[in-house]
Amino acid sequence: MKKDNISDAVIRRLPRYYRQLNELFNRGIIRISSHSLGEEMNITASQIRQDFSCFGEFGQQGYGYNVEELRSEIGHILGVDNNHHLIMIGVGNLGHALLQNFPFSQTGFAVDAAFDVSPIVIGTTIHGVPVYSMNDLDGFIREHPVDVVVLTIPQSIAQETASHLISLGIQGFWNFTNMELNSSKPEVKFENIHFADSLLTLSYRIANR
Amino acid sequence: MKKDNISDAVIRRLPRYYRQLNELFNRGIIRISSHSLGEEMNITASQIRQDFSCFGEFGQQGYGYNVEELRSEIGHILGVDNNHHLIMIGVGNLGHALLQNFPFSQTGFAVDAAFDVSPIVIGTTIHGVPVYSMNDLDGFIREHPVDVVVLTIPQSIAQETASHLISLGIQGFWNFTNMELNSSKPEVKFENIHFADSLLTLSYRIANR
DNA sequence: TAGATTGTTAATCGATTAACAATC
DNA sequence: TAGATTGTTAATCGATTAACAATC
Repeated sequence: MKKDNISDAVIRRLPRYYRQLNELFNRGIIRISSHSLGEEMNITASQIRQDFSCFGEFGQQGYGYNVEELRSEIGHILGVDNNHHLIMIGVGNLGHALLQNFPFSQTGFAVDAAFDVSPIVIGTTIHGVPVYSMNDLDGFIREHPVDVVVLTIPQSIAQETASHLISLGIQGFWNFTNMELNSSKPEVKFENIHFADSLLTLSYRIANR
Repeated sequence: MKKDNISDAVIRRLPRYYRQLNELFNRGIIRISSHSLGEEMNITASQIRQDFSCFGEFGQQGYGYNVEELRSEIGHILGVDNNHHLIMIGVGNLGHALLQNFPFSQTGFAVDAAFDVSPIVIGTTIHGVPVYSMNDLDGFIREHPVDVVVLTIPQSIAQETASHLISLGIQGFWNFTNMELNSSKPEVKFENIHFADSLLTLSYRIANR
């Protein structure tokens, strides 16, 4: 039975399911049971069925799940067919790396523009994405739909930039500043990539083996 | 009372505590109670005290915690004073970005070398780190202590590279390949930065607001 | 001392796992 | 049909929160 409140733990497993199902699909696998999927992913069959049942009934008794269908259902739940629009602020090394290597379109995002203060990058095009001056940012946002802003900027200007963007109506942030950002508006979502937290976790685990 | 089995949830909170305590320290704050720390971090005071009590008794009744002392205790638990040694494999855009911007030393890691197949980068030095040919990798590992390998390489060679490194004795991986890597040896630790999973999580949350 | 706050035990809450009737 | 596997309910487990005696 569909659930209203999906826990964070379930949400964080969805991309993993999606990844695994894509792989199964590419391997040409047609159907899979919760049991075999669980074996591949180190998750119990019970949990898999519980997770899916939050969103609907995607399987068939005695058969299991059709890989292609389940993959597209989970993709749909994740919003990969929503054609979300994204811009990037801060085109340093990391911004560059993301623009050139990250498969935004496979994730359902169109990267419409990037912004920076450096004259060296302003006016260039990186992997098809035009880089504009920060001066053009407000105007761009007023004239284009923007669902997510990627923050690849220095910590020192992170919170003020975010606050300004929120005042312009931005509600989604992919935050690479390794800094906690806040908003009083609950509809504003921050997804953080905390490199340092991640490496420190690894440090802990090798130090306490 | 010290605990033996620390849950993953607790471990993942440790870097956040460490980050917050560093900030408090830099702001010149001398002491803090679990209650105020909780307010700043959106964590209950109970949970903070429970978390710390897994590792020892760092506070004082009626006083709270000394910021500098607690910060150094948590840093110690995380292993930031262990002088871990790290090398990077794959010096593309992302590897470059990490070498140039990520504060490895603040996290307790010395970056001793980087390796790549491209003649363009081999022989160069990036932010003080020498880049060697992949041909020199095995020799380097035999002659130097290496605690962690950063994998910033293409997915297609990720698992085989990891397996080879494990056979050479490597037990810690910081994995940027957006791919699940596995080892049969339980002492081998993988810490993953899954960019795509992260962005898909955000996609879900803006799609289901 | 009186007030504050810890460390820890007990209670609650939520997430995971097990079990099983329904059914393909 | 018989076997397999789902979706869901119930049981278990673990993590979070509340309460409080100890004590600085």
